[in-house]
Amino acid sequence: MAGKEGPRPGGRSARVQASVHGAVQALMTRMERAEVTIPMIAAEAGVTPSTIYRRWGDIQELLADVAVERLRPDMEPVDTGIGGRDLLAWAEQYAEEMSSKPGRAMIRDVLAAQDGSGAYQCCNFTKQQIEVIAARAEGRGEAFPDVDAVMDRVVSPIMYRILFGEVPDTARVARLVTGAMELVSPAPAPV
Amino acid sequence: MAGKEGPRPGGRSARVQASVHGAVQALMTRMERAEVTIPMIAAEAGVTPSTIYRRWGDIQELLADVAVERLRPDMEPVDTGIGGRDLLAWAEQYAEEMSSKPGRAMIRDVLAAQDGSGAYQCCNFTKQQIEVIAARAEGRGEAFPDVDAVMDRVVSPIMYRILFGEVPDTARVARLVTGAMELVSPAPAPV
DNA sequence: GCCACAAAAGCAAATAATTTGCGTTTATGG
DNA sequence: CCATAAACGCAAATTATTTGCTTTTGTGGC
Repeated sequence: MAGKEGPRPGGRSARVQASVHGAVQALMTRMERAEVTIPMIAAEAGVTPSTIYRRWGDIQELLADVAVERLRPDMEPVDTGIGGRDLLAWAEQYAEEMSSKPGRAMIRDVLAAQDGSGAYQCCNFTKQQIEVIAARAEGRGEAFPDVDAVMDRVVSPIMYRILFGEVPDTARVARLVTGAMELVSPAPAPV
Repeated sequence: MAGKEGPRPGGRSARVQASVHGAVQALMTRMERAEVTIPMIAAEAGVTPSTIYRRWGDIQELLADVAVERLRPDMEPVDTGIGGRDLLAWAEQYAEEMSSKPGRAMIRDVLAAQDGSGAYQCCNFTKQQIEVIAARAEGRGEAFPDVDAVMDRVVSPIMYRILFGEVPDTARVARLVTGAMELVSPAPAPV
């Protein structure tokens, strides 16, 4: 009954979307976030402002849309041969990218949008990356913590610090990863 | 030489600040966040828009300013007699308040401001609450985890889920608190 | 208490952004 | 190739933001 909700006549053009996204990225490198206006983006993209207003509503939604695209992972986590090492390498890169100036700006843009679906998507990007690492580890017969546990023990603390406090350094990230891995590996006696 | 930087002649009036804050809070209960404009706030507060523009710059900064004030804890964590129970009670209330609609709106407002000092302040509010619980526990001779550990193991996962995914339920919060307390109490053998 | 002064606030004109109605273009299914 | 519905462009109307200037207000010195 349902059938796929195929694009109906006059569907939105991908060209406008692409040029507007490109314009946003170009402008964001040249000026402060607060300086960028929709008329500016429209001029850079070669469209009229009303097109952007009608399609995205306001600049927050547009910036969030662009940020989600840029936060989408473009490659699989590197394979070091050991799950724990994969996770450490991934976490270090994640922390570095997300605490960079553009990284933090993108996160802020995603969270600032009233539509919370962007944040949810970003969370899923992260989960999927961890799932890849977990699946590889299990394929090798290694023990690997639950994805939820990794989110709680590694991802959350990194993100919290980036958003609310000082950016986490390498040593702290390593400690978080070690702590998560100890959930499944023999915990060394602390004495 | 330095001396205290006492307010100089013509210093900013606290009355305007108070009426503008009040106007923001009043309007936020009556309408959607995206509907609230500076001219509206100015009218409600009985000041001119230019006063708000000059003092706060844009609506993001104003909303962040108001949100930080509202996120400031107004009382000490309840004292149940046991540190672990104090932490659980506090965490449950924190999770509930922060995942409520107004709570999430306030967090978003704080994070959306370009001035990151609001987020830093909110983090410190949380730390201070936990420090109170920790100090009480130590005063009783109980073992209690480091504040940083509580931030990583309890606060961060709660906040991450509120911001990026589904809100944490009571059971999850309890599990997080138990996990943090096990850092200092005899961990039960998992068999 | 009064004066001088500097920071805020009010006012209003100028500028810029946002909304909206309407005609035109464009992509899709038949 | 035609019919159609969704986007888009354009331009006028509305609304928000900026800014120069004046007036008010809070503070320290006398």
